[in-house]
Amino acid sequence: MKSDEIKEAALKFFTIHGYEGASLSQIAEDVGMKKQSIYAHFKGKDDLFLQVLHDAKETELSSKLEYFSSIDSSHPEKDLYGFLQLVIDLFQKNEQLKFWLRISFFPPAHLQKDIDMEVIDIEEKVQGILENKFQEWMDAKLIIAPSAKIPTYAFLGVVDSILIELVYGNDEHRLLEKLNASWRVFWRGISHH
Amino acid sequence: MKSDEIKEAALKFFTIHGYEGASLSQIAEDVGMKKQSIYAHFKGKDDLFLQVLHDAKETELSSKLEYFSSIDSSHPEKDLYGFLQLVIDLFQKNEQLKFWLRISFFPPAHLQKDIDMEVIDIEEKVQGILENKFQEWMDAKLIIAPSAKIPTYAFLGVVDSILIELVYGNDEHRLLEKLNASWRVFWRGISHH
DNA sequence: AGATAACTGACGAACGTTCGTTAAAGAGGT
DNA sequence: ACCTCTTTAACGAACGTTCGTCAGTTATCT
Repeated sequence: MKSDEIKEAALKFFTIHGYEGASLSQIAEDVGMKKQSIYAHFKGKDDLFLQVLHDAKETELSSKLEYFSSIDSSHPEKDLYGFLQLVIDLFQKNEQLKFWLRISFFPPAHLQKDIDMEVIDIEEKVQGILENKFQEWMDAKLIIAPSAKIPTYAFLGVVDSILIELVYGNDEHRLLEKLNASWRVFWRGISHH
Repeated sequence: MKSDEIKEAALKFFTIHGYEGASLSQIAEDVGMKKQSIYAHFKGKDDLFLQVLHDAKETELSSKLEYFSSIDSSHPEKDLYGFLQLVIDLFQKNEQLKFWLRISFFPPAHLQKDIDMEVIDIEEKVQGILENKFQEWMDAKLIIAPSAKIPTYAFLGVVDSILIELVYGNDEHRLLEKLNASWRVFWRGISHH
């Protein structure tokens, strides 16, 4: 399908240069066609962008949901650290998460509404799942916390900090050191010892 | 000074729309002049951008350095939490930190070199200071950690996660909850108890 | 099977608009 | 008169978008 090729190229340039910085001629040239031909597949730049956005959202959401349904949920230390590694993995081998990060941080103003909806949707779902897991682990005395919300937010914070390091992306060694440090302090912060 | 007004407007639009999305005519109109007049004060868009960048960097760096030299360094819990509040404060009442965040995350490709230099400079200085502080606190048995690097990186992670929440910026309540959660878990992670 | 009609995808050309930039002319203050 | 700043005017280039066209494929009907 040609429209998939276009979306693939669009994803690349939107990720590198942002919405305003990416041009249809660039994208078309990358596919091997003229920019006018894009209009045979998409209604315009906004339509192309929103479809790329939707695909990226689906990929990210399903990846995370799949992870949570694959774990047995009885080993928080392994399960949580595994999630951090999943995020790193997704980011490094999947262009879509980079795109997702960029445009959720700094959306083009005239599409903010559409983007926010998708962002909030993922956010709520992941947060809900995490909160349930933490509650189970607290009930099973596997971790210690004043309420399930605390470790949930704190863990989401660790995820965010890893994402920032991935966005900077210049230093693999530094990434692993920050992952290690954040994880160790976080785990000590919620575990018995 | 008129060039300050121009930089102020430029800062605003660069922050909202990014480098590519901000136009000189927008900026000029905001100041109340024609875009061509900008060239009496700056060599061009890049020059304007880089000067705004430099100012933002100076502001952010000096704010943080000033904070570290103002604390007495004997109460890590207060000093560290105070730094988090400083970051929130800077972000909320200072346009320059928002600008700094956006362009350090996603710099315009042709200026990446110049930007990276400034970013790394701040990063190294703040990290160096923090590492020294943590070492002192470890020596004084005020906190516990395997090495000074661990709490340093972990704390920088907490800062980053707060910054992300500030970038999303839609929910003050959520920000405070994430701050509270990340901080509590972090502090439990490095303190005796 | 063969002719005809409809659809698909890509194209060159051009639209109006905006971009960053340069040059020359005019205004204001010292 | 000189310098600083602003304006008007104009530039080539690029932007997203629309148009008409045309080759190639697919579907329909006799």
